[in-house]
Amino acid sequence: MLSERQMMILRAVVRDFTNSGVPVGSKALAKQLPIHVSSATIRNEMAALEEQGLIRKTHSSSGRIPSVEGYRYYVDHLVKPDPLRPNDLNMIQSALGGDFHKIDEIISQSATILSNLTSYTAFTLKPELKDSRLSGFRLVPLGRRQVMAILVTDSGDVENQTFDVNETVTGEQLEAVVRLINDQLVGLTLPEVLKKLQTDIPVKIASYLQSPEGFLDIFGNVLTKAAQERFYVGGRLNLLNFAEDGDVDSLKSLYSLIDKTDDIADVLGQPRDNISVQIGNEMTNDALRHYSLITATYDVDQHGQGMIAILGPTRMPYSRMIGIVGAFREELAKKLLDYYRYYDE
Amino acid sequence: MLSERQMMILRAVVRDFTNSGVPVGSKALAKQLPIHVSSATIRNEMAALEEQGLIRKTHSSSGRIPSVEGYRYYVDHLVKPDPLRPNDLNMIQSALGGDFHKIDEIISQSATILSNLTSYTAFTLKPELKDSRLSGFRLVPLGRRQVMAILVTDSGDVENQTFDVNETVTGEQLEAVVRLINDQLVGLTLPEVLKKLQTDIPVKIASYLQSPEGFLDIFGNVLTKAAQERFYVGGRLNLLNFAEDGDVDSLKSLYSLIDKTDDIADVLGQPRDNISVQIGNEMTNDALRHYSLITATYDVDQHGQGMIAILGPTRMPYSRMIGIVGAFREELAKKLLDYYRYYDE
DNA sequence: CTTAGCACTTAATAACTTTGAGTGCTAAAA
DNA sequence: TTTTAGCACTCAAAGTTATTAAGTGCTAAG
Repeated sequence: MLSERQMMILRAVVRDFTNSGVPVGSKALAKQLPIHVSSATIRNEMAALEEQGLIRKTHSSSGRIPSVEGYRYYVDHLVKPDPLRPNDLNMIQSALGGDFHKIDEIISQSATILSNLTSYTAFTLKPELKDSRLSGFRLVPLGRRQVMAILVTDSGDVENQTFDVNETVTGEQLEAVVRLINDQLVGLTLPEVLKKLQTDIPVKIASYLQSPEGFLDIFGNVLTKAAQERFYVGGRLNLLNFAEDGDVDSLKSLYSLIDKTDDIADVLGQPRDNISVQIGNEMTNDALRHYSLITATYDVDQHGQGMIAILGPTRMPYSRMIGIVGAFREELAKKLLDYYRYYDE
Repeated sequence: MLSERQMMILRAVVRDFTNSGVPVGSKALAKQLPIHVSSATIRNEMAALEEQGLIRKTHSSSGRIPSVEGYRYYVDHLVKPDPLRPNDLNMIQSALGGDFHKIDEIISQSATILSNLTSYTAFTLKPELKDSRLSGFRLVPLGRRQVMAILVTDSGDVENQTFDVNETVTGEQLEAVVRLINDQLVGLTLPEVLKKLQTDIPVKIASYLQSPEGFLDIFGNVLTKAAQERFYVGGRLNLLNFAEDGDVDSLKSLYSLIDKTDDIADVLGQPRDNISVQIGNEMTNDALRHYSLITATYDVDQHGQGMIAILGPTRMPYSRMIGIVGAFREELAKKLLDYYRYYDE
């Protein structure tokens, strides 16, 4: 229900405010807009926009800033992603250009690039593991009491952990367990494995060992570790730039949120569109009230779908940021396709 | 060259200022000190202390605060470590009381305890690895191209890393290399191994492989990783409490220092006495100018010497902190002795 | 050597003024 | 009916000016 002119004004308010951080007044707009109307006309339109809850004043005689709803309208209807600057594209390509030997290196590097590009905090997740399959399990005796458990998936992920074992267990028993797991479970997806681990397997393993719990624990542990969505964070320290002075507490809870979370979905939410923007209190988490989150998915064909995100102040230049995230998701997908093409062949 | 009375005054200035954060005036001291003299007398003594550079004013008519030299004198000659509060001792013992299966868990847990106890940032290093010996090396093939290298030391540390290998290398060749390393190097200390790796080994390995570099790299990599002093940090976020408002830059460089350092000696310095205090600009690093560092060593008999440290504002209650660190080093040593006793037997 | 007394300094706080950017409203012009 | 010039009004920010309270150094007497 906005007139063309109102949209134009809303767009300008968002653009100006995200650039300058200062509330935007009618006179400045009148001067700047392509149409020729007086500041009084602009004032009338602004009053209408305020009526609809899209912009607001910081005090009774101040200029206007966008409300959360205003940002939302802007992002949904008005924003036009900035094309990537040539410099930025160069920087992405050279940073991803190297020779990587693990997916995790690419994903972790991506978090760094993205945070450098935006000067915000960036998150990256590798293509989800739900579809990856168990391709091998090893138990390697290390000393009298220690054993290392290693789990390999067909997507090339390796997870390992060392354990203490009871000395009464013999080497043959260990081997029997490993054989059982490899026979019965290799080729299944990780969630399937996790399920079988609670049903079939305990029964079967009981014939080899009188007390199978320990081994199920070991295997279960490594499995859980492998199935967990691990994520990388770049530019943590950039959060310091946007904290209002003295607001140490909210900074702390923000960092705790990032560092202690082990289910990243709590923070990023479920993947939705290619690119999605969550603004301020649209996010359930209170620590994020003054921040916005731009998330994007990326597709690596049969290898699944991953996710990238940037977290910055609500007052961020959305058009530029959406442009960067949009370009990056494509570059990253390309890079990963290359990587897999080389590894699968 | 300080009179008893001057010492008494200096001690009181440090104590008051570290408690309150407010410069200490002559009147307050006169009221509080056990001797009966007027504030004018105190003023004369304070002038003398200032003459010697031990205390200073923040402006021409302010009370006094300790200078770095004043803190130094206090720490060297006047401080009396506070005995541990019963609560604190309980908390240490219950937090260390659990059943740990890796040294690293104990050391990492220690960093958390120490930071909770002090509300500063804590660092912990495990007993140094220089004396630990190589006790085994494995290469585990994981898939067509990946191999995991595992290195075990006699102190129970396990280090591992996965590598890509060239497909032209055969399993027998891998085994030969592993055998060579285990025959020639097991039982040596890590620095000795590192040395041989640059002299004897390349020659010997050359008879098995036409291009041994790759394998030396793999082994060398894991070895370096294992030989590196790794450290744990607790209470990172506590640094936020002490940053002066708006001083984001120095906070950033502080965090970079902590996070990016891979030689912790750069920050903590070489271990010296049982307990040592470094104050403000006594440390070479500029980012630490407004902080003090209390480091302490702990001895675990033949298993070597480790280190703990806390980092807080120059204006910290030294007597209490020294008390805590002193008690903690002993509790930790005890706990580790227990741990080794169980594991060695 | 100690101390009461006093003049002086300074940061912090509060109280007041000024300025400038901005608003809403009214009445005339388009 | 929409636009606009004009004007009274509001408020945050910045700048002034007083006021206060804690502290100092110094002097001269105890």
